[in-house]
Amino acid sequence: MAALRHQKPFILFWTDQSNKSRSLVMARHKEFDRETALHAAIGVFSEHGYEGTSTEELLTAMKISRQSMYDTFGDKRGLYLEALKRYNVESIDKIIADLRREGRPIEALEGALVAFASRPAAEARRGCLGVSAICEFGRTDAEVAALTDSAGHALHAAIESLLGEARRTGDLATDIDIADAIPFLGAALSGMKVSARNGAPPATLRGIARMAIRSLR
Amino acid sequence: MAALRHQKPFILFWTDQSNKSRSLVMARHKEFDRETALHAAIGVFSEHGYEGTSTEELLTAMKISRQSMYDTFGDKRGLYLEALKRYNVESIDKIIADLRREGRPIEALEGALVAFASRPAAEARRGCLGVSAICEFGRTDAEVAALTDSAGHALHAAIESLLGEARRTGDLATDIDIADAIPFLGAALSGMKVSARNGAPPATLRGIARMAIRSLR
DNA sequence: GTAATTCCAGACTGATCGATCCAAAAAACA
DNA sequence: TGTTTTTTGGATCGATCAGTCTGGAATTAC
Repeated sequence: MAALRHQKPFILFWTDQSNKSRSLVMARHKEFDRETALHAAIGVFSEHGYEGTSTEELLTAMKISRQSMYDTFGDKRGLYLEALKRYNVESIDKIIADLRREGRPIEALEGALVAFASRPAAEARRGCLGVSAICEFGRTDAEVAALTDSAGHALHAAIESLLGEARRTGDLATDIDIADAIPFLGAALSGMKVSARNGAPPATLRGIARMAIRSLR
Repeated sequence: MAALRHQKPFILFWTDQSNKSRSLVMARHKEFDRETALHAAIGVFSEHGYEGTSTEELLTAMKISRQSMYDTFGDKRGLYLEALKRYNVESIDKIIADLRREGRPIEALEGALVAFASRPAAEARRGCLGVSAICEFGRTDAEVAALTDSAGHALHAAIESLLGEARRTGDLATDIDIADAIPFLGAALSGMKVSARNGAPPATLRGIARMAIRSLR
């Protein structure tokens, strides 16, 4: 079923920590798709949070055995951290890609937010694992906080670049402090995610996106 | 320690469901303060979510015995629902009270958001139990969703009233659809709560609040 | 004093938790 | 074929979970 994939060196070294022999002459390949399994885990964690998810649920969704999960991801927490990291990276990459679509910076920002608002309802309802992690752990878990910060910095840098360009082209209102606008846009995105999780339809989310962009003009 | 309180009729009837006799002639009064215990539970649930909170943690924070908790709130879920309801009511009441402070509607909105942003960092860091409930349960739990909706409707009604007034006085930009502005302000509030939970200082939150209000002018 | 009720501390239960271990089948490659 | 590794399924572990129960002290009204 799952495509056959060769192990990356990183994985081999990791596995070698628990296995003594390093003779890689003959062995069975990893059969399940690590990416697919990880995305299944992202789905379950997004729906029920870390504490609300049991390993049984994870194994069922990931369609792998107990042993495979522990061999591949270490433990439940290791799986969660990797799922959160992957989710954050993909989520931010998608938004940054949308930000580079349009020519004019403000239009690009609006386009990216509107595109986010227009996601299929089923996907939006599942919620954002990044926001879920913030709400569940706050700043108390150092590793989770580091992942959150890493994603936040990447997003803020992309927005800052665009706002700087908007300032140069005169598209950004002169009385706006970019240092205020950056966290505002981040908060707007978080607010949209919470609203989506609470059942707001795409049309409502698009309205939120347009109102947020309005404050830049 | 805790002030002595007389039981409300509601509590008596509830207790009577489990106890056969209804002779209320002689009995010991409830000793601990129900409100205080509930607020302690709100604090713990806010910090760790529903699934991440154990009954032991709750009892320690509430400073009551196991039996008292089960007698008074039924079970963990009952306690959670009551804590969430209380939190939502008090949270919305506080904001609505702030909304009635200023004379001009837009200034009132800004004042309420800035006041919310200026809460003590310790309180803001603890997070919002309402947002936590949305993230943890989404729309899957009917009773939780009902409590969330109830609070949302009250907030939206208050904002709608103020925006309508702003429209009449000409303080609201004419090209703004109030139906868009209401969920936007709600999302802005949610976004501020997530940002606060993630460690954003009051100054940053105030910047977000001002940017949000900017879009109304 | 007596009955009724609340309080606390702690024992206890059955279920579920995350995690480990084992055995056997399957697959890869020499 | 033989060796090595992955895979699965299930057994099993100790810990913790929510919730119940008991016993005894405290507090109230009669």
